[in-house]
Amino acid sequence: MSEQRVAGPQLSRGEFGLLILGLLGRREMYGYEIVAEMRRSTEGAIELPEGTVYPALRRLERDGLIGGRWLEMAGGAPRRRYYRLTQQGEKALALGREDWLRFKCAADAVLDS
Amino acid sequence: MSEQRVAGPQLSRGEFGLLILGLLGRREMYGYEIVAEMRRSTEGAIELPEGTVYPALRRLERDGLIGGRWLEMAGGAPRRRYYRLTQQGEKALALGREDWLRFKCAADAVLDS
DNA sequence: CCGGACTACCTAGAGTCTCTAGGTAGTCGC
DNA sequence: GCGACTACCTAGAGACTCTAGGTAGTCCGG
Repeated sequence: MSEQRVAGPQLSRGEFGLLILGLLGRREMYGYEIVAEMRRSTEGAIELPEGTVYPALRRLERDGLIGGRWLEMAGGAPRRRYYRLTQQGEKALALGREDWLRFKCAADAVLDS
Repeated sequence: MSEQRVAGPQLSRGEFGLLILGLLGRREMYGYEIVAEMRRSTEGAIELPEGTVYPALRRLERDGLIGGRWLEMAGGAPRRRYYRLTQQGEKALALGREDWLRFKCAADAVLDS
């Protein structure tokens, strides 16, 4: 059982995957909601385009970190695909938080001076 | 005079470019030294391979953020290409620091909970 | 009733960046 | 001679982001 990370050990790529996991760690959400919640949660600082989110969700699901299910909406509203963390996803999120902490301190050390 | 950033507005890519600018903001350095100094400065948390650093330096120079010059070493030691920030590079570093701060807070807001 | 705005999903393709895995070339110590 | 070290470099694979679209339905105003 290898430790599964969202990004490389250095967070240089795939950070957004980790941020999406972060949101899904709070509650089940669907793609369009993630876009809005990311904007709201970060006060507009992080603005994920849909063209970033949907492919990212597919990757995360493909890698077994999240699971999705379709929900039909009442009143002819568009159906939604809700995602939640899998057990693997929970672990990946925990690891990702550690990586983020490490990376953050390291980058601060380089940029603060 | 448009504001020139190292990465996109969201730091999703090109973070390493910013970190390299951060080091060069301290003093003139050459590529091989940057690898070592990044490792030292971050206590091993950020390990840039040479294959990442040299192309990044070329990009930064191409974009006018840093300037390089060759220095012949005494005693037949390999010559070094020393880089320092240009004026544009100074501005980009200042902007990058702001971006980093914003991004850091935003990511913390998403990941802390 | 038409146009615009909104919810929700999706994709292709271009552009970028990182990293692996090499290569060159010289010095030094054993 | 061989390995380790300093320094530089590159090609190519792989990964991710984002632009610019598209589908399809609802709802509202004029």
